[in-house]
Amino acid sequence: MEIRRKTTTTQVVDILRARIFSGALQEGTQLRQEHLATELGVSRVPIREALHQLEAEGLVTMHTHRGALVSSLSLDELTEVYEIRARLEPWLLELSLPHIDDADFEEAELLLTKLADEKNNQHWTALNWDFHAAIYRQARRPHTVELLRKLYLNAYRHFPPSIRFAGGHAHMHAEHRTLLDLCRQRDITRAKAHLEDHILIGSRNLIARLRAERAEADRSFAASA
Amino acid sequence: MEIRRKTTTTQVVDILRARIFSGALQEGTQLRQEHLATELGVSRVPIREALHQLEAEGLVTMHTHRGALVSSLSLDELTEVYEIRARLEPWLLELSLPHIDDADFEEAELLLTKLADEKNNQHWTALNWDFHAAIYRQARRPHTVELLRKLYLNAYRHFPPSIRFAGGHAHMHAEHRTLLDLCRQRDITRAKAHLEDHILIGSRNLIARLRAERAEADRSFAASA
DNA sequence: GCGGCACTGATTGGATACAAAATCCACTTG
DNA sequence: CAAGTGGATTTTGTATCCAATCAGTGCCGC
Repeated sequence: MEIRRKTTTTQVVDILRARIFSGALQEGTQLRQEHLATELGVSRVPIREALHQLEAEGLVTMHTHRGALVSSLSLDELTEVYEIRARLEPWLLELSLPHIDDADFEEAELLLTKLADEKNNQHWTALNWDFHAAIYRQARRPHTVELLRKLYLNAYRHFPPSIRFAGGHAHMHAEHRTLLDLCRQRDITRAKAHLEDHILIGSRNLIARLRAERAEADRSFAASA
Repeated sequence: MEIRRKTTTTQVVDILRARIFSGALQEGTQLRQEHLATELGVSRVPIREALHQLEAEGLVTMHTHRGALVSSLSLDELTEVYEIRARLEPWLLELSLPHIDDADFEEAELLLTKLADEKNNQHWTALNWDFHAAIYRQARRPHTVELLRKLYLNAYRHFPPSIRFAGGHAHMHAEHRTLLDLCRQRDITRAKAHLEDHILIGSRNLIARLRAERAEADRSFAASA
């Protein structure tokens, strides 16, 4: 197996990525090289290498000679991400479902119960994806799943907890429960349809709330200017 | 509009990316920092920043303390890329087709004629994507198209011209011609099916040839060892 | 012969210092 | 008050030094 010894740069990348995904660094936050360097106790060289890497990952945008910002996706971009997920994930489920065995279902159940009483937003987000990924595993498309994971995480960080859970944990859990039950019944057609709705309808609610929140922010910005 | 003044790092990224896509730098090639620095007349810092960026883009893999290599996709990864394209591109076409107007068709025709007598592989690859992108434009999913473009380019560089055109330019052109004609007839169903076949069947041929070539390379490597 | 072992040379990874370029902002000046 | 000026700040790039690591080499004992 591939063993990658940790260099300072990769550690910086991991730290910053975790902070961005966790919301500790919100979109639009300035990332000053000197500040990060002193805070993390390293020189500016690995910081700069890390920023370039994160830029290529889409988590950071660099404006030459003006610094790096935590990037933010437009509402259009977010919409497209969810449309892509809605196109690919039901397809993965269709490929996977015939080969899912009891062990896979056990794992999915376990993740579902963990998800039910997970209050930490960051953990919840990761667990939520793990649940999805678990039922796609038997599709044997690891790189496709990995691509979707990145899209999922990069989209989700834009929704503050207030928006993310506006529908209530209970409703979320019910949807997952239904999905898993349909899988257990090997009802491919309905499982696919339910998953597609889960993604699309859920995203529409999220994005509508985010649109309202951003409009509100713009108004108060205009008022203060 | 956003004007990005060119920093040395971004120029290095552009140069290396172009070389990788063009095949001037083939998969597995070692990228030595000092060598690149002296060749391009810059210091090692921007080289390293560029390498980290290209690594995040998936064009380069860095092995700590051993240097960077031009990355290569496995046959499985290539297969998955084409499956993703086959899932998303017909869908984009479906969204786009009802809104395609004469100007769009004109542009597609122009690209098709350019494609017909383009012998330069690099240009052909770019033009080929431009043709695809042109018929997806009215889907108004620019970020999705951009994602697919990256996947397309990153996959295509793995096929040497001998493989890429093994089916003959004429056959390629005929397929594109048929696709465009189906679009002109607004026959969404058949256009989608044709596009999906174009992607999937084409990829199967390419990948089968690449598998044979890699197996051959492995054999001769084993023989020489 | 053959598997370890230390030494060596080359390369990457990182720190530091400094210079150059570009942005921002406050201030002056006409 | 518009326009431009100049300095402070930050990023960008270079140069230099050093540590860590890896690949290869040859020696050694068996």
